[in-house]
Amino acid sequence: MKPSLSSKQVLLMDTAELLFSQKGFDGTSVRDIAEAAGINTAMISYYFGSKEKLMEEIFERKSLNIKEKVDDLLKDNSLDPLEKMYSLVDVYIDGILQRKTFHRILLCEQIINQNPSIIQMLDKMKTKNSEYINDLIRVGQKKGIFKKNIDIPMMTNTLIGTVSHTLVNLDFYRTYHHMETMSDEEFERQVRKKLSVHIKNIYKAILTHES
Amino acid sequence: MKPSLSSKQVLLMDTAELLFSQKGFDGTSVRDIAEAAGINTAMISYYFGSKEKLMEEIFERKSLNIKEKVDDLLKDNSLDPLEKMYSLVDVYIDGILQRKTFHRILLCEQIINQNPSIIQMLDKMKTKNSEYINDLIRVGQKKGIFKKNIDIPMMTNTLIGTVSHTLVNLDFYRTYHHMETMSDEEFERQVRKKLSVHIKNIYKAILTHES
Amino acid sequence: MKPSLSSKQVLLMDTAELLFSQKGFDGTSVRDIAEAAGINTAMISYYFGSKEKLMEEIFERKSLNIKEKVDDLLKDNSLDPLEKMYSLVDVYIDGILQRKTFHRILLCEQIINQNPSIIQMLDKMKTKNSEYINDLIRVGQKKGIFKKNIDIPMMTNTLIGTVSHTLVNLDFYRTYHHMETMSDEEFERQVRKKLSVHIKNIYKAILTHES
Amino acid sequence: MKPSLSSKQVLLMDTAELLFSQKGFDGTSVRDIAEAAGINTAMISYYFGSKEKLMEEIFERKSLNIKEKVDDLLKDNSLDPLEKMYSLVDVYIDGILQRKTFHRILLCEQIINQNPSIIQMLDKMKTKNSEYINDLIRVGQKKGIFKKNIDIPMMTNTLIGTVSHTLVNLDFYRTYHHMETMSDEEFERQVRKKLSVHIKNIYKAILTHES
DNA sequence: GATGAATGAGGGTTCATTCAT
DNA sequence: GATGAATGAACCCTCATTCAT
Repeated sequence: MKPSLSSKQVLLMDTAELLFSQKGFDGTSVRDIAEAAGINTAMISYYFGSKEKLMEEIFERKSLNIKEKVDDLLKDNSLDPLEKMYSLVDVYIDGILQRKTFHRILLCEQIINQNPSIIQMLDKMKTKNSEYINDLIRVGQKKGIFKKNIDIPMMTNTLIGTVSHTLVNLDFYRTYHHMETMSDEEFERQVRKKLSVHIKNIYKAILTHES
Repeated sequence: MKPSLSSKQVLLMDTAELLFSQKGFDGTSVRDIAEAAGINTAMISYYFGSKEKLMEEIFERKSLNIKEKVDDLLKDNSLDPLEKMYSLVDVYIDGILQRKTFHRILLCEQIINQNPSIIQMLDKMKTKNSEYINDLIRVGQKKGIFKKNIDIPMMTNTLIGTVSHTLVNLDFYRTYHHMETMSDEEFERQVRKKLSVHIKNIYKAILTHES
Repeated sequence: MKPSLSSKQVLLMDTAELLFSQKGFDGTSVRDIAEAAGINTAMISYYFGSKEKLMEEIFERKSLNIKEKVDDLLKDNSLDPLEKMYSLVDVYIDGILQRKTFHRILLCEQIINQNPSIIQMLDKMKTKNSEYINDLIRVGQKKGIFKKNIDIPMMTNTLIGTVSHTLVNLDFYRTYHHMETMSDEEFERQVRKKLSVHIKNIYKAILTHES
Repeated sequence: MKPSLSSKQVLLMDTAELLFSQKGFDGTSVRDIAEAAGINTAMISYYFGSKEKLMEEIFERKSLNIKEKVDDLLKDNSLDPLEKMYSLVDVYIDGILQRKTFHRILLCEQIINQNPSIIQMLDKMKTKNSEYINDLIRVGQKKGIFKKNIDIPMMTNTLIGTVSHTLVNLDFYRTYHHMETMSDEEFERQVRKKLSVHIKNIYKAILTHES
């Protein structure tokens, strides 16, 4: 069991998360973080051991684990397989949009991070989440509702890729649709809805025999 | 007209592109680049002015401009609107996969880069490419083949997002499908095909009234 | 109120002052200074922010302010105007000779320095000191002891110029007058006396109606 | 006999002289000079051997040699000793004001320059010029017109020091006397006249028994 | 004779981290 | 437990000069 974090540690992690998401890991100095948090620079090494370990801590805290959700869905008899997939789509959309800041870090660090413990953490997460989705899809296939030969990673790529690319280009999306005057909250709600409908349509088209 | 690049300049740009894609811009030092290229460190400033300008040069060289392709498609009478969109999908897939290294840089720098001239370059590209796609879709709408109310940026997000996320998780995809023994070329050909079919299916489902 | 300087800061400033006076600002590297002081190179940026700011600090510390002295002289009823000017001459001579090292820097940087905050500092000093001398001279003029139409900046140019040029050519002066065997202290005392008598004679001739 | 200089060499020397006088020797890069002159950077090493040798060349070209003038004065029977000294004063004032740019360099390099050949050049010049002045003064002393015990270097210090300090503070002098609207030429003419009268007064007071 | 390309050395500064307190 | 001072390493860049042409 992890020891609980002090308020200064949480503040440092929140500050670091924001700065990492804006300037990248290498583009953010521990001084930047400490100054923005109003905390002594030495505290980062002191609390977390190193800048790298601070990043690991952030990853551990924010990793999206869908296990519980999928377990619930598998047991739930009130939903048909497609509805279960829809529910999973929303879990991902919400999970990413609620972790906007962290997800931006994730998108970069997936590519450039050399930290072995983060690489491993991400690999494990990908594998597990694929398995869970696999479980969910197989049920639909057994019931004859879903097609055979579903390329699960490709489904996931479309789901996460679409949400990620939307997230990265949020400003462009807002400008394109002339939603600049809208409140941030309202804008985000609409994007969330748009994404949900859009991806569910895609999933329906790909998973089912409908057409 | 740009002056043509010397072989050393090209070598530096290629080396820098690779290292930036692996370690990020801030994670790559000019010494790293120069050493990997076997060229004196000072040459980077000498040739490009600065590390930042080197990055800009890489961006300018590798920016994907779809204008010509779209122009050709608009004039082409032998293809129906959906086939034209299919062709555009392949342009994007090929463009990204052929620029794998650069596209990894793009994915990161879109998020963390502060360089104004790169930000501007990307913004202009996004706007233009959206316009071109818009032109293509409107033709299909006028002909009654495409639905009204297509969210073009969302379509693009799915196209680019899916390809990007696939690219970033190529290794995972290979392992998942047990394609490790396959040659790199063959694997890439298959991924390319998979992506093409997958996204075209999506585009068909979203754009047309079929179902 | 300025925070008091640590011993290392003082050591760095003293070392820098000496090296700047010998090799100029641009001819002295921060590594030179740090090595000569036996202190880590990074400390210069750490303590002063930059090499330039270190220079500014030196200027602030050593700026010659004659305000107090002039105020005292103005109030002093025991001295006639010429004696007051004599006293001011000695203030300048002593001020410069006691700051030999710094004054050599000043002579160069007045010409080549581009640092705006130093330029401003010097301008302010020149203006103020001119005003003080002006006050002193006007009293003598009102009493009819000094001539009208005294060109105050020209008087100052002769005072400071003579002392400066003597300072720069100290070695030549010593050799010329065969004072090489004299102790440094004794030589300086004699130079000081020579300068004092020499300039007072000049001031007397220029200021009064005597001849 | 020196080989005559090509027009490019002269241009480089003039450009270097100006830049050295503004930014100092170490503050001016060969690139600065070459670019300002519109000549290839390599030409400085090519023509002069090095940046240092270029500086030496400038010093040789601009050194003020008063030998001829003093010889003429010694022979001239139409002038009394004081008039001869007056004439010498004007030689110095004109020599310095006509070499304003170079003299600014001289003032700095006298202090910080480490170049042995320049140090030697300056030392020789100082010694010679002192001898010439000495010759001139001894004539006046023999005739009983000048005082005994004249401190010749100190006289020179006042002469050169006053002119130098005036030169360095030209702008301040102009502002102080509200001569900003005057043309540069007219201002310089007035300063020259002021200096001439001022220093001649001083010389008269110091050299003669008048009072 | 003249030059653009190229270089090793060194410039000032910032970095993440450590250590004495 | 917490911190300000301090550090060696590395950062990007510019320097004067050289060399092949």
